[in-house]
This record gives sequence, structure tokens and C-alpha cells, in this order.
Amino acid sequence: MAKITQEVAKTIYSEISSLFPDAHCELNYDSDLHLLMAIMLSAQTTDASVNRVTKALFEKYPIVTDLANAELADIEALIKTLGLYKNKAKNLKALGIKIVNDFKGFIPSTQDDLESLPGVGRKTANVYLSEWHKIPRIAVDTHVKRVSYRLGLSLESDTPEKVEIKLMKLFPEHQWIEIHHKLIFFGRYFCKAKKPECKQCPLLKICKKPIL
DNA sequence: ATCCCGAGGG
DNA sequence: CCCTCTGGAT
Repeated sequence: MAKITQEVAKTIYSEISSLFPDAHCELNYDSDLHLLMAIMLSAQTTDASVNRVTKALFEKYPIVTDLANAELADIEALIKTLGLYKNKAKNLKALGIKIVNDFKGFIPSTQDDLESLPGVGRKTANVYLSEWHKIPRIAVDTHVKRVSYRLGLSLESDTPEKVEIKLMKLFPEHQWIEIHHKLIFFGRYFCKAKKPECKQCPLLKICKKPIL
């Protein structure tokens, strides 16, 4: 039973690798702080929308003390075109203050410390750790969750953390960082929520929920 | 379980 | 109009 699933995982890896050989993080950033900010802003929002506001945001707040001293209204104005912008603005400033006060101005590098920051949960911490520190993680977002369910790797009722654990058992650790990006690209551009490209999908035979 | 919450696509 | 987009806090 578990053996069969491992074979399936191998097929999935090979097929989506062919579709998206160079899947990668599509958020723009130029420092660890700015990466963390961009990931936080990307909640329930497309990366393209985030990239549209971060250029000006990063110019106004180059380092963490700038963010800690920011006027809330200024941050809000800069990210107003994003969903959930009031929460995100409040969290950004509070995150800056906490990093200055509790972490000597350095972005923390452990899961627990990252998740202690306002607006940073498991998913955001996972993305940050794998993207900046290259620590193997599989962040489960809406795309990964949907694709995993459709391909029969997880249940629809599974929490993101459960999906994450199942995927970590399925794929070897050295593939975690890239499989995360490949699943994202596959979900974003191919196995889309609304109009998935099922007719041309190389994984149609595996899929539990084909829409034809 | 519910709230937050704008842009883009269909 | 409706749904979706790399969620987190209460």
C-alpha cells in the first residue's frame, strides 16, 4: 500500500518536473527582512500583486528599525491594494518592533522564533526557512493543498500541517524544497482551482478529481 | 468557526 | 455577480 504510493510520488515528481523544470519563488526581495515581509504580504494574494507594492515599500523601509518606527497609516497606504491590508500593516510594524526588541534586530532563524512573530504562522515560516536558509521544508498553501488532494496524496479534510507531514513521508528530503515550488507552479499554472488543464495533464491517470 | 479584504478572472 | 489568490489570529 505505502509502496504503491511511493511509486506514484516518483511519477508525480518526474511529470511535474517536465512541466516546470525551473519552478522557483516568484516574490521579489533583496534581503532576509524583505523576503519575510513579502511572504507575509502574500497571504490570500497573488505574488504579482505583492511585487507591485514591495518596490516602494522596501525603499521606504530598508532595515528593520525603519519598519519598527513606521507610521501605521504610511504602511497601509503602501499596501492598500492587497487583500487583508489592515491586518498586514499592523503585523508588519509589530513584527519590526519585536525583531528589534527580542531578537537584537536580526531575523530569527528557527521555526518557533519565526512563528512567535506577529502575522507569521507555520506556512510563512516554512517558506522563509526553505527560501532563505535552504532548510528543507514543504510549505502547504492553497495550491499544494488542492493539488495533493486531487492527486490522492491527502484528504480534502486534512489540515495544512497534515498534508505537510504526508508529503514529507512521500518525497525524499532532498526533494522537499524543489517539490514545493513545483507543486505551487503546477497548481498555479496547470492544475488550477477553476479551469484545470485536465485534458493535457500527464497525471490524468493518477488524478482522483479529473474535470473533463 | 469566523473574521480580515483588494484585485483579477470568468 | 462569484470565486480565487503561497494565511493567521481570535
